[in-house]
Amino acid sequence: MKTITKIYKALSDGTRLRILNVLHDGELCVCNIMDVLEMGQSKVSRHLTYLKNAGLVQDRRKGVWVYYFLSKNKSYLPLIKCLKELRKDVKELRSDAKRLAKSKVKVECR
Amino acid sequence: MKTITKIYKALSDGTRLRILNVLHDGELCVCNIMDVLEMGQSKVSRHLTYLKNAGLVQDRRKGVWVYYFLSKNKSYLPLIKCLKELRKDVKELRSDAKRLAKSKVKVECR
DNA sequence: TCTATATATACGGATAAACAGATATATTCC
DNA sequence: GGAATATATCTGTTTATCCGTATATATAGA
Repeated sequence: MKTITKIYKALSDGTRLRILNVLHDGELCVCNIMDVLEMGQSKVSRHLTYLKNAGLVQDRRKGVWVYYFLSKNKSYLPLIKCLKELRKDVKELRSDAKRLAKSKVKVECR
Repeated sequence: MKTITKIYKALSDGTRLRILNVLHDGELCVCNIMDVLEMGQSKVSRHLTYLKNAGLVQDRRKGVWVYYFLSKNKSYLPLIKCLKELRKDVKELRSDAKRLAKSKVKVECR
């Protein structure tokens, strides 16, 4: 039961839904997320840790950067599908996705 | 966004998941839920109000009794489906369902 | 080893949730 | 209208969550 409520708790915060939303199109490092969502470092890192503890995201380090991506564990698929549906309805998530698309250009040129 | 996080918040508590679980098989009045889940009246009522505010359940009064049932709003269907899946994995939800099946006899004979 | 950058965590304050117990409201029956 | 029952709400307390700032850790390169 605790495992389940942990997952729903992870989904019950706007910041974390926004993070999951931008991870939908592929992995991002912490500073990418900070840029796209216009949030401070500790806030982003804290929520990523939360999502990781709930099992919703995983990470891999590459040099100084830590890249986060949606969990590949299949048991989360239905939830993640629900989230993708959300994007259609929630204006904030749509505009985050747009901002991500723009910033990708910069990121890839680094 | 607030609507969404409200729904997930509603799902992020063990008591509320247990309530939704027993409502899966049909409507119940508050005292039925109290009996099945072995909880105090104010606790059950409080959480039902919470679920109602989030839109996950609806109620109808019949005399002194207030019956609660899962929302018939179609937009909640995917979530409710996810919940039904949960029952398979979570021991506590399975045993609540059993206790409900037993108590139904009593309830129907009233 | 020293420095710069990226990320994680600790701390303290503000706000929201959860709980049990007490009280209020609503309905039915006499 | 008064009593009995079902349900909802209020109260005070405890616990969890969120945030920004400050600090700690990790890695790469000079």
